[in-house]
Amino acid sequence: MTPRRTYRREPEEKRREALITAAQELVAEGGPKAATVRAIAERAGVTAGLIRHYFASKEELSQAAYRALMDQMTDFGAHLLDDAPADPISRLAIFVAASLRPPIVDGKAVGLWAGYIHQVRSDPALLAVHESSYLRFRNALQALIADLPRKADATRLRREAIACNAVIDGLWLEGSVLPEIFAPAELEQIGLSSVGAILGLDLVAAMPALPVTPHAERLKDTA
Amino acid sequence: MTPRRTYRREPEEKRREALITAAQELVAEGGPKAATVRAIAERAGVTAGLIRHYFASKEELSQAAYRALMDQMTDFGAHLLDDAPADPISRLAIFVAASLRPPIVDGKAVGLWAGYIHQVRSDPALLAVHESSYLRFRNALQALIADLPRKADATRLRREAIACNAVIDGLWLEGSVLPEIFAPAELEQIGLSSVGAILGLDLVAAMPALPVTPHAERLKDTA
DNA sequence: GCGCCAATTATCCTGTTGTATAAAAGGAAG
DNA sequence: CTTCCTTTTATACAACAGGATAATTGGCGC
Repeated sequence: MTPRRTYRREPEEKRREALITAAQELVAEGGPKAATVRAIAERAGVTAGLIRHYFASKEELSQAAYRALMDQMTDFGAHLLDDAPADPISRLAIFVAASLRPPIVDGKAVGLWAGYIHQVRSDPALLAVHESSYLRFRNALQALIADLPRKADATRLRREAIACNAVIDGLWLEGSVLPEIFAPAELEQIGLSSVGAILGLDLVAAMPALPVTPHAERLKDTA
Repeated sequence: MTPRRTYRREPEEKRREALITAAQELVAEGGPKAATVRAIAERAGVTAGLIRHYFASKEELSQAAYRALMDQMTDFGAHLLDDAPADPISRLAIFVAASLRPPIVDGKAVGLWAGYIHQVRSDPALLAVHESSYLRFRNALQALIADLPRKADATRLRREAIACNAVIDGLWLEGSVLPEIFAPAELEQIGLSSVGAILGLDLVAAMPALPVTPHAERLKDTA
């Protein structure tokens, strides 16, 4: 008669977080199909049945994990500028550069993102999460652009934000998937000069030395 | 005694193509997990066992399907300019605009791409395919940029190609996933003006009316 | 028309998946 | 220390996955 496994009761929030983190890690490491209920449970230090006690289905856990990922990414950008108030141009430069270096540009991060992105098209709930995250990031960018010392009407502002967002997205994607074909700091340089060119100003010159912020360290732990 | 299903023998190449197409369709429609060996076989009009007669494993079929997708995409861009010789600026504008409208910008196409991209990180064979496809597209872009009537050294050329490629990638991705939040033709406009800004010339003005090419129709059928 | 080999089908197999349900035990309240 | 509620474990199950093997049959060479 094998003895029954001992365990500790944990608060609901802690268990949910542990399960979400475990799911994210597994997807990042081995893709969506590596994140089985049993593997997730083992990683989180519980047994498989518990997942269904906190989430109505595995799909619901996946949605929560994707939502958490997108929140982490956008929160990173949002809080980045709290510590570093400066002139509008420098703020924009910091924002762009930070989006193009670790821990944002990172193989595991893009792997995690890729593990969920294919579901976005077929799952309306995930599509809504994706859309709101995309718009949140883009609006943050647009706010930074609007603060620049220039005149620009709403339409132009919107288009510039879409364009700058696209540059960052594209560089993030390829830089994360194919890190070895880019020189160190090359992505940041290209991002700064491109965004600068689109907006008609010199961001490279405006870029100050970026210290490692507490937020960067924090995100690094989870991602 | 149910009678055995009748069948026709087909040349190897035809069967491989049918299986690859079936796999692509299923991934585009319902994600990777919808593309089971049985579903693929049914879509292709054969029974499941035949897959293993043409591919050593299902994974090998997936690799072939991804390779075919990337080839279709890059071939599209490569042959696009065959029919439309013009001045260098117009050629670049046509290339950029065509990359930002259907059938390239398309929900199913991005769904198919997303269905495979997560495997790129964990599968070296797929990573190699991704890298070569990425470089092929970027080099095509760089060649168009090099033909422009300006002076630019190799480093600048490389960086400009990376940047323009990133803009197109980013716009393609978000435009395909979230088509409803962009106005018709807005992506093309933003793409042209952004690439123009990065390169320091006016692509919007240089953009001629783009006729529907035979290649576009051809790709539309498969994708 | 005949034979033969490869293409194709049909069946079986073993593992794994998500989920449902019942039994056990942690731990706060009294 | 006992009670009791809810977290947590344990087990079972039906569905389905990819893969292996054996039995058929299509159609080309002769």
